[in-house]
Amino acid sequence: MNGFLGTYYVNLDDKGRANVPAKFRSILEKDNNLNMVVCVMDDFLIVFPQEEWKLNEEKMSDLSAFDTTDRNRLREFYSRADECEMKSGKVLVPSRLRKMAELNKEVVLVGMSRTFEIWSKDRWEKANPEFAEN
Amino acid sequence: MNGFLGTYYVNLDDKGRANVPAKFRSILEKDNNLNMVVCVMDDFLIVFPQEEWKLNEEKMSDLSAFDTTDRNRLREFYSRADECEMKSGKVLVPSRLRKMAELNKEVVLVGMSRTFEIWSKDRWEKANPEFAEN
DNA sequence: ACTAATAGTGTCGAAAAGTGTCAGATTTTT
DNA sequence: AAAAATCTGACACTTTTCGACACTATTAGT
Repeated sequence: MNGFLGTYYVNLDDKGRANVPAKFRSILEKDNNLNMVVCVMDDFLIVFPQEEWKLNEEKMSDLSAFDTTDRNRLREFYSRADECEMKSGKVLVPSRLRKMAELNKEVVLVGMSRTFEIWSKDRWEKANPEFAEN
Repeated sequence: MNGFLGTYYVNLDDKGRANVPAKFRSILEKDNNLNMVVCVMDDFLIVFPQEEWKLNEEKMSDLSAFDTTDRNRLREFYSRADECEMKSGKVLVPSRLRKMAELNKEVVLVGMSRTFEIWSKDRWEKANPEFAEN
């Protein structure tokens, strides 16, 4: 309907999986594709549903593989990305990315319409004090 | 019609739902769309009927998800929003937004023509003493 | 190749959050 | 004043979330 919206506090389980909130889940299920690409961005992770990733990739395709600057941007993008899949209503955040984004137990999922982000709770609340609970 | 007008004092029920006053309800029903997007704004919530939300979203459409500044603005917008729907004449205010706007039992609905707002009674009367009862 | 350690997956039950309904109270209309 | 419409609050029910446990797969070391 409106894409990914809102802010959800969730705890990773003992294996680093996040429960996907029902509203997010239904968006992924509607597309009939539970695959995603996760990418480190600054301090947090961006999760692209498969389709959205494809669109982005197309946009990148006009960058030249022979231009150093372009190539650096492409590398920056691809090297920080990884695939993952929603299984049993959960996503396992790839451990390398989990470390890069400093995700511990408490994380925050933030809807961004076509994508959503995963933040460590600490970083999120530092950047957005008005969300801090009590 | 004239859109959402006036001020209504209502109590949330045990699950955080507000009864939608008949006049507001008939506006939503006339559009044949009971979906809304609620968004935290400063101290209160803004409720956008679906159509109205779409218009707002279009205004953001020239922002780039790959520019940090733009992305921050988009995040500010989307992270504070959440969908909700009028069901059985009531709206369930999403719990995180309820907390952020400090809604307890007593709330005030304020018509704003194309949208309406939800205030905690306390904050409303502090900001608008002339409405205080007695 | 075998074993131990680590990483990933499925499932389940209790608790919390969300939903439908309805009878009585209140307000508005006729 | 009676009838109609609306509002209220609670109850029972459904869905979702949470977190742990046990199981499978993969990796690494000997």
